[in-house]
Amino acid sequence: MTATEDHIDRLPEPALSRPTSQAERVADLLRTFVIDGELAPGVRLSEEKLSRKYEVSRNTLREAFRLLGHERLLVHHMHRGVFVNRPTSEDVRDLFNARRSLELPAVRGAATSPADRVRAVGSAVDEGERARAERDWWRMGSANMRFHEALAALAGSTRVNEFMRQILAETRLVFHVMDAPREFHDPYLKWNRRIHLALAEGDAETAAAELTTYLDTSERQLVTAFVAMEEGSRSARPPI
Amino acid sequence: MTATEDHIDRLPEPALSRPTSQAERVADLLRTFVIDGELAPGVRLSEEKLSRKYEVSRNTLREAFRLLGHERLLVHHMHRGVFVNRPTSEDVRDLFNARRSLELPAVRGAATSPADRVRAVGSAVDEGERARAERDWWRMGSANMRFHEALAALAGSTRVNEFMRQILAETRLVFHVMDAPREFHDPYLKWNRRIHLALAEGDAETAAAELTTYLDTSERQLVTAFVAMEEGSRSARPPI
DNA sequence: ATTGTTGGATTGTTGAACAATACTTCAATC
DNA sequence: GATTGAAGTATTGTTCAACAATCCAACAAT
Repeated sequence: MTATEDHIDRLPEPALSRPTSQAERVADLLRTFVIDGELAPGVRLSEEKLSRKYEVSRNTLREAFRLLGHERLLVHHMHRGVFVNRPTSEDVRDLFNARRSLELPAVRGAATSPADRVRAVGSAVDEGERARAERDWWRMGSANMRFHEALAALAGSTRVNEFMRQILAETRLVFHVMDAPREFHDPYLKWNRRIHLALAEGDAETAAAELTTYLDTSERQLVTAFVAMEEGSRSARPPI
Repeated sequence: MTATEDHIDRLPEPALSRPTSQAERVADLLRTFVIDGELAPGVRLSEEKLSRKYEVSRNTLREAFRLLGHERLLVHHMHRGVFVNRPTSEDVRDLFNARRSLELPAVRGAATSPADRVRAVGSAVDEGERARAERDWWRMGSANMRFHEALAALAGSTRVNEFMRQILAETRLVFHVMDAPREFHDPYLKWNRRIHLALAEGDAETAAAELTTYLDTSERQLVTAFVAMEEGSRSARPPI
């Protein structure tokens, strides 16, 4: 009796993926579409067409919309429908401010965080370099996201991790508004490597300094490109 | 022509509160109930009863559930329903880690943030002291939350602000699990005052140091109380 | 060119229906 | 006596059809 109980206690934690609802499945699907850019920013998602295509009722589809709306991947306009979020230059600034708030203190406190979390940062860099070698630009971008996710994870809060994932997902939308996945990610790989190196050597301040300039230049680059684009397409595109 | 256009440009931004959907209204209602403790942690929210009580269909109610589930105020169990989230001691730790990540760097960077944001911190303290004078313990708790919200807002990111609001809303649940609104908030008022004073004087490091000890002691106090409670009610309460 | 008006399309919301699942109860078994 | 097994019940998961509310585009009127 007690023997079996002990065995049960030793069993792996409830890592068994719980059965997910239809709404969550559809939300997962749409999320990847949005993040991967298959659904471009600004596109409207018709309830009727999507419910027919994915064979779910309009009601469950709407549940999925609510989930993704809360993640800022979709925006809901009353009586007009849901659209893939199209970030503005103001959003870009806010996103980078949020990243500064999350990533910099996490890096500064890296000395007190477990070694495997620092290793996770390193493996993200490795993955990025592998992707670069294979000229897989999209995977390179994903690895870059993973890198910054790993940086925020140094803080050790699951809630912060989730928030960071959202921030990065929304950042991907920024890259989709202007489409330049390769040119924007390429020069940052070496930077990531340097940041990880400093972290591994326990020099958190250097890592933080590098990260600061990284974020600053990246933001400046994006914002200028964005503002130019916004000027160009003023009233050219429909003002969703 | 151009004259009228100019006038229009000068008009206040679209601060006009958009018409909200039924689902959002219900979500707002339920949110206040959960935060105010009228719906205790662990309570199950019956779709049938709630839809009848608030005169909305089950479908729109479920949309509201999705919204609140994403805010971690409700938890959704497949085929079992939604429950008011009941945080564990592990959640308490995670919440405080998240707050450390958000509040401390915001305070440290207070020198570069606008003066009105620092004033907002001060007015939250004022409000807390007024509430204390009137022995309105609940409002005192709210003011304390506002205080920390204002601290995080020093960072100047709307996304961080919203995240912080969620974190604090969830923290209220922690206070509801054990119910001691007065004793827990009372000693912290003086602390808040000191933190704001240091901020107003431009001494960000002192403010950060005070905040650190504040968070540490608050967390320790809550966690110990929590663990004791969890030990006591092991398998007494149904393991939702 | 601006301002009404109208009709069509889409969303917002409802109510009922049925399927799928979890919980409860109670009998059967070791 | 505790565990297992088998209904039965209650609740959620999901769909569907319907209608109201609203937006939008096209056209008419000024």
